[in-house]
Amino acid sequence: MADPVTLKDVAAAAGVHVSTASRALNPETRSVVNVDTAGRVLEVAERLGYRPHPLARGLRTNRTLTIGMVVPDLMNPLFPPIYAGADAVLGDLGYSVLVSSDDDDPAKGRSVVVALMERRVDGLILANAHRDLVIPTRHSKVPTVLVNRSSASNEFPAIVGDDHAGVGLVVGHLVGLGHTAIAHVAGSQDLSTGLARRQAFVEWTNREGLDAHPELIVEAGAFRTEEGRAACDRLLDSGEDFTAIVAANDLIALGCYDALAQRGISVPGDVSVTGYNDMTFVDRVAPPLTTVAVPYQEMGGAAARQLLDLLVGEVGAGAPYPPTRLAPELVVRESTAPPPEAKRS
Amino acid sequence: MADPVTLKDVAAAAGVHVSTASRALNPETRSVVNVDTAGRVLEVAERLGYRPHPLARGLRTNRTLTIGMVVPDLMNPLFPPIYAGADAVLGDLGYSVLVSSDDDDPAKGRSVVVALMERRVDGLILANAHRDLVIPTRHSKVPTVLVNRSSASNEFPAIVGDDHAGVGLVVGHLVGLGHTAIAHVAGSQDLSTGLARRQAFVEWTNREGLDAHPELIVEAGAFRTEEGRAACDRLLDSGEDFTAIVAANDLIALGCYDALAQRGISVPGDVSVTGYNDMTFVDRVAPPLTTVAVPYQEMGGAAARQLLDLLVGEVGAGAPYPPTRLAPELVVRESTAPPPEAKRS
DNA sequence: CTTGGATCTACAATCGTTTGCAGATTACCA
DNA sequence: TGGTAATCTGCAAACGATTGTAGATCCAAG
Repeated sequence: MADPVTLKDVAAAAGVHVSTASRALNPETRSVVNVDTAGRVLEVAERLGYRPHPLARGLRTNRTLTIGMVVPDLMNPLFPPIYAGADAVLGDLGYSVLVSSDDDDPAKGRSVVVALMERRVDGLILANAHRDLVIPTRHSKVPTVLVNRSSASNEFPAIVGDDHAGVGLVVGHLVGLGHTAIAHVAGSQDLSTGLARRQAFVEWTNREGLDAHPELIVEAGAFRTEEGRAACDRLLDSGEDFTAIVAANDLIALGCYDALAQRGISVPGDVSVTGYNDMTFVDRVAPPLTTVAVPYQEMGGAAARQLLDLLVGEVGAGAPYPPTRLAPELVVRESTAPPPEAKRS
Repeated sequence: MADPVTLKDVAAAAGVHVSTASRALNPETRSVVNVDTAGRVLEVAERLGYRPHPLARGLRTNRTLTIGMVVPDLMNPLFPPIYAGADAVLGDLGYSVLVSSDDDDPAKGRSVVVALMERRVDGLILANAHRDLVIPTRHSKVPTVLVNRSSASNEFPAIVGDDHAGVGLVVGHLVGLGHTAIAHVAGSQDLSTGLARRQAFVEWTNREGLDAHPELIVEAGAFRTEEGRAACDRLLDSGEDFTAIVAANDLIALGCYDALAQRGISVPGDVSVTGYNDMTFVDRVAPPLTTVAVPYQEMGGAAARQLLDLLVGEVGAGAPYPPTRLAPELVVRESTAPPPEAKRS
């Protein structure tokens, strides 16, 4: 009962028309109303605890102050920081962020996007992009930015990690330890991260003058432990010689741990392993994983700021947007060591 | 341009008044309109791809189809499953869930709750309750349920884990292994979980006939690794003899790992350690942690259903609600073993 | 005294729905 | 055939804000 204090109430209590009250309350239009009428309205509004009704306001202004965000899976510890980063900057400006998961299924991804659009979100932050991202039609009008993963078309601004640099860090680290035969367990190639890390791997190994024949690269179907284990098994079965594995992410690295352990190959005694992402707790597995830390929270924040630019700016005329890349950091732990003197048998 | 197809458009295209169209579209009122007029309207709406404007609808009906959820920290892997569980059941009914974090700060908690209320959420799911939970005034009208943690007052329905049973499982497990001197590193006592687990610990050890003198119980200030480590240090410094530690949650258990490791005490060789929650990756730490799995996802789902009941039901007349407790499950791993023959020196 | 321009405020339409009510049409029965 | 009930549909008023436009007031200048 005490709650619904409406603009009309404020106007009445201040002895002015509701439109005047509205203008007085809005900083943009406040100048048009007499300064002490405005003061009175402000004071009354404060006293009554007036809060504008977001639906009424949104209906009129056609803005909801809501941003939609879609992630592949909130339970993957990668994404909460992205959300948190975005929410922090958007929250300060009065926006709320509505998250949805799509389980990395493009079809479901499209349907949650339309659901979000039907809710009339003012903008979209997509952390679920596949390389061949396609957005439901009539979407064109909702400002959108990509985060963590970019799409092939560069159709939207994207904030991602600098995978090329990150892979450079681990390759450099391994080479520095003396490794010359390095394998790569790649991730999904229809995700920009999986593709970029693989490309970076071949480029850096070439640049280091290593003999990176293609047999040293295997592909895990997805960024998951089980797939990583299977891929690593194939690598081991191939009979190739190597003393280090660069895994496309931490989960795949853990899969490698499993595959190696089962064959009695010790990490890092026989083979060094590196991950990517520095997920929570990979500092506590055995052995603690050498990996690459990606500033996910800043990434979310940067995406939010980028989106805000789009929101104020004019309709960014579809110009291709080259992705913005955030610098990662090498985290050396105990899963990497110099290669053994003798080759594995 | 193609997007904003309004009810008026549908009505015009179907040759009826907008009010008729509205009634035809709403299953509740459809019976009142002629069956083939209704059919025509439905067909036209489908063809034009009509989508009701949620703000307009909400403004009129005074419902937003939005549920607010507040968690202490989304980056704690406990909470995403709760969210996912709730979102799954609510999403099916057209609700969206808006999450906020309060960093376990009651003051911030209150402010995010009012923010949510100002957004006119239809209901609240609070996963952040402290025992002395107080809700901002005029809140009374927003249906609310607690999840994971209950409050002392039982003022709202709460869906929580059965901590008493869970602690019973680990104590039983340890006793079964032959332990007779068991210590407890408790969590925050102003959280229902911390308190309940501690109480359950004394009750079960008594029931097992163990000599549980109070010195065997120490308190970690918070459910965090660092606090767990510090508390465990105090326990070790006290000179008490024990062969097992029941930690109030997994993070505290990991803190115990650290404290024990530093003194060269082996787990589980010298001391067994148990956790609580079965967080992601505690199966991969060294040694893999024996813990209690709590069905967080179901918990979120149950909370959502409970809330839905509140939403349809009348104003649940403040009757005290005894918490609903979900059964946990013991997960035995390698951090527990029979006690050493000789006592620790 | 009138006119013109500044300043301010009020009126009213609008955003897209839902919904009480009244009017219209049809049909049925006496 | 006339009356009445049953069925349907349209009118218009909300919901709570924003905003273009017109009118009121005041003062100064002609």
